[in-house]
Amino acid sequence: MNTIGSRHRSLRDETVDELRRLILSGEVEPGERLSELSISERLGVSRLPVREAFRRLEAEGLLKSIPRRGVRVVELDSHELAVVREVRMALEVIAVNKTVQRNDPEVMQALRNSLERGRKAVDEDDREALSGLNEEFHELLAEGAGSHFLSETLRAVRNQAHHLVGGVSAAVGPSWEEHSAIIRATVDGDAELAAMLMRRHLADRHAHQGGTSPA
Amino acid sequence: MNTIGSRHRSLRDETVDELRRLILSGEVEPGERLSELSISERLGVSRLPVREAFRRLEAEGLLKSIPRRGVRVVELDSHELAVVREVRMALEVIAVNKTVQRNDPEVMQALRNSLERGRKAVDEDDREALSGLNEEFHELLAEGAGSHFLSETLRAVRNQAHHLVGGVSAAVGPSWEEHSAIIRATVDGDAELAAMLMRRHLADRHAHQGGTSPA
DNA sequence: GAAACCAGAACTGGATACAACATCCTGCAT
DNA sequence: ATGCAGGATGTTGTATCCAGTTCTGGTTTC
Repeated sequence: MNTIGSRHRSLRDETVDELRRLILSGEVEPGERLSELSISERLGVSRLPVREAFRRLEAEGLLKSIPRRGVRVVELDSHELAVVREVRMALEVIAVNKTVQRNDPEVMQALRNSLERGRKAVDEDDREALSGLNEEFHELLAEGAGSHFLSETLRAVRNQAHHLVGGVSAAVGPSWEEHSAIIRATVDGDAELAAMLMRRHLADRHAHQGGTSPA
Repeated sequence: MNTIGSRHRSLRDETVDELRRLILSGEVEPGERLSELSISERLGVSRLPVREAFRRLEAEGLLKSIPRRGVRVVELDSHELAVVREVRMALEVIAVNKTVQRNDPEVMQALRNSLERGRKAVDEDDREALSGLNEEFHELLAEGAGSHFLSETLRAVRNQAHHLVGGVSAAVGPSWEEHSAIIRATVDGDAELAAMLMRRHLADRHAHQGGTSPA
């Protein structure tokens, strides 16, 4: 019962992706202890790729390893959450700035394209397409900065943020408007405006989702 | 006799540290390809810890893995370098802000203590001690923010920055003055000043070290 | 009945052996 | 020289094995 496809990419990478998905989707809960054996059986691979995946996700901050006691899914407290959000905001702003600065024609074309598809999706009230576009949005901006390092770091930070607000949060509805505004500013070359909108965008999301409610 | 003192650390962690040192010190060069076997022989461990270390350092961005062709030490171009520096600056500023904000007595005491030792080291012209203090400086501020996530991310970013300016750069002499100014602002609770000094500090270092020199 | 204790199961950390394959490299034939 | 066959090397993944540690459940003791 091979859970992962038979022969695509390296098993290691598949394992990393699948395990990351399990964590982010909440199928394995924060604080839960993961054993090499159970995961390897669950994913239908041997222990070694699982061990390698553990190291990778440990470095990404999704798992924490305790010597001789294996790994567990991290739980972040509210202070950690605040830091993650602040870091994310800083990095997203850097990304959007760099994107404007580089002004890569290919990226700009992709952004305009995304904008157009967004307009259409709004007209047709295609919520699924919008959800995909929202995913694509941050992906494009990270990539647009032209830095592998920044993309990877941002992905890790986003995963942290996403993880601790409770997995698959559905509140993606009202954000396309903000996204499209940021994209417009970006393709217009107005870095300052784009950065400001990005900051407000992230601040809004935080206010909606996590709040500053320490009981 | 620290918390993890008595029990010897895992071979895996030793391997990660040693391999990281090899990379940052330049003993293995950027672009160089590393084979599991050669590293395992060089470090006197089996291939398994090496493989896990590869995954870890890959996630940290010091190694890049190419399917079926193993890993090689990353080389960053000047654009990547600029991004790394910008990210570092943003994160260091967040760290110093959070440190002031938390105002942890223990951390503040450690900072004051560091300040005092720095003064003494300057008086006695103890360059070695100063070098250690400069290391300690960033370490303390990252830790002071009270976020494991931020410390780890910052360490990775610093390694990137350190790595690509050519390993063991010796130019740590004139920076204690700036460091101590930042510490003073921090213990005084002046986050704005501390952040500003931090920004200038990093900008200065970059101007000194990084020029736009290709080879 | 609850706490302390202890044997054994389960698990991690590490080392090998081995198979399957992809890539690199070398030498031979053209 | 050129190109290619085929071996050498290296990565990737599986399967075992083992030592040491932690966890678990049952038994003994107070």
